[in-house]
Amino acid sequence: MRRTTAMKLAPGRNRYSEATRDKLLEAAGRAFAERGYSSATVRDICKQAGANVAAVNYYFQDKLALYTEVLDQVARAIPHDRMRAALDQKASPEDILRDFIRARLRGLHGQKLPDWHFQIAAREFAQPAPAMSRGIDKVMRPIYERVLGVVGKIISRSPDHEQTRLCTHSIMGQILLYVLAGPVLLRLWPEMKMTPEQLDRIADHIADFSLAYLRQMGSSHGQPARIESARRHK
Amino acid sequence: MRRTTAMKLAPGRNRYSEATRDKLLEAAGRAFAERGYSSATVRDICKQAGANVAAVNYYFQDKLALYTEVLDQVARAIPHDRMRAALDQKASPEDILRDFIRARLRGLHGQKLPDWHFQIAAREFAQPAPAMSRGIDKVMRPIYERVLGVVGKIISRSPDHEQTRLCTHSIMGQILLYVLAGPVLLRLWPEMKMTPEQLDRIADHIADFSLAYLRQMGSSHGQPARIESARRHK
DNA sequence: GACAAAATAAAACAGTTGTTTCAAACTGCT
DNA sequence: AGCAGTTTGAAACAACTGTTTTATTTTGTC
Repeated sequence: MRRTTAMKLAPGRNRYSEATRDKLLEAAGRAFAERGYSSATVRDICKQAGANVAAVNYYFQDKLALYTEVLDQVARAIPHDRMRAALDQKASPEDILRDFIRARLRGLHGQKLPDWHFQIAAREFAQPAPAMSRGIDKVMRPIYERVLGVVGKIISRSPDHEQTRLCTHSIMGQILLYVLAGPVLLRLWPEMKMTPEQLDRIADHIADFSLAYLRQMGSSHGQPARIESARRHK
Repeated sequence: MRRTTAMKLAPGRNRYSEATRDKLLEAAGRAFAERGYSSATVRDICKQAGANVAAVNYYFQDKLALYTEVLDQVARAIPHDRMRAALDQKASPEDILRDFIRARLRGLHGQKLPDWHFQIAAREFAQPAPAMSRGIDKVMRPIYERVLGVVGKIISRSPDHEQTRLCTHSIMGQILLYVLAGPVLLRLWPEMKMTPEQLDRIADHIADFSLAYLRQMGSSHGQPARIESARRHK
C-alpha cells in the first residue's frame, strides 16, 4: 500500500514516478468529458491509460476522488490563461471587456488546452456534481467579480448593483452559449467553423452587442434602465 | 407478450389501459432529468411509477427507447407552450421579441409545466446523446428560425445574414444562461430568487439589453456593424 | 547485491445494472 | 361464465460496476 506506512497523507510529490498517475488523469479527463461521470468506467479509463484496474484506487482513493481531481485540474487551467491577463491589463474598461471576451472565445479553438475541459465544464453547469460546488467558488467567482467590476465601471454603478449583475450575466450568457452549446450551435449553423478568425469576429460582435447597452447606461447616470417605454402587460 | 402475436408493431393506441405507460413516462422524465441517462436506473423509475421492473421492457423495448420517447415528449411539449404563442402574435417585432424572452424565462419557475423539461434539454445541450441529434432539429430549429426572422426584421436584414445569426445567438445566450446555469448562478448570486417577478425583471433586462443594439443596427441600414471604432489588435 | 518501500498485475469480491422468463392476475367480449 | 389476449408479478439471468485482496515485480538507497 501506498498511503498506509510512512506517508499517511502525501498528496504532493513523491520521489517515485507518478507517470501513470498523470496518464490516468488525462485518460479520466477525456473519458468523463465524453461519457459523463457515471457512464465512464474505471476499467476503460485504466485501459486507456495503459494501467491496471486497481490503479485508480491506488493513486486516488475513489472514482469520485479521481473526478474531483479532474475538476480541480480543469479549474486550475482555465482562469490563469488569457482571461486573467485581459482583466489585469491597464486600459479602459471597454477595452478590457473586449479583450476578456476575445480571450475566452479564443480558448474554444483548442489551440493549447484540451477541449474536453469545456465539455466537463458544460456538464457541471447543467448539473453541478457533489464535488463541484467548491469549484464554482474557486474558478467562477474571482472572474465573475472582476467582470462585475469592469461592467460596473462602464455603467457607473457599484459592482453589486442589480443592474451591474444583470449586465454581467448578459455578457456571460453570450459567451457561454458558444462554450457550452458548441455541438448544438454547429447543427443549427453548419457554416460556423470555429476558426480563430471567426471566433474573433464572434467575440467582437459580443463586445459591440453588449457595449451598445452599457454605454447607453453609462451616459444616463441615475436614470432608469429602460429607454423607450417597455411594454408591460399581463 | 404484447408485440408478438396479432399486433407486431402497434406503437399507437391500444384498447387497453395505457395508464402505467404514462406513469412510466412521467417518472422516467423526472429521473432522467435529475440523474441523467446512465445514472437513472430502470428499477428506480419503475418503483416511482408504481410498476414492476419488467414494465419498462414491456411497454418500451429498451431503456434507450424509453429515453428516446421522453426526449420526443420534451420536444413536443416545449414549443407549443408559451414561446409559440409569443412568436405567433400579431405585434411589432420588438414586442414579439420581448414576449418571447418572457415566455421562455417564465418557464423556469415551474409554475405549470414540469420543469425537468429544461433540465433534460440542458443535458442534451452539453452533450447531445445518441438519440438527440434528431431532437435538435425538431425542437430547436423551428424556434431558432422563427427568432432569426424576428431579429432580422428588427435589424432590417435577411434571416440568414451573419449579423442576424450573431444577434440571435446573443439573445439565446442570455436566456440560456438562466436556463442552463441556474444552480451555478444561484451560487454566485444568492439573492436571485427566481420568483415570477424577478424572472420578469430579468426578461425585461434581456430585452432592453438586446434591443439597444438591435435598434441601433436597424436604423443604420447597410452600414457596418461597429459604431465606435473597435480596437483591433494582435 | 540486499532490503524495504512502492508500484503493478491478476483474480476475486459484492453489489447493481438492464433484461428475460414464466406463471399468475386481469381485461373486454361473446 | 368462459376464454383469448393483455397486463402484471416475482424471480432469476448474465453482464458489468467499483473496489479489495493477494502476490509479484520494480524502484531507490545503503
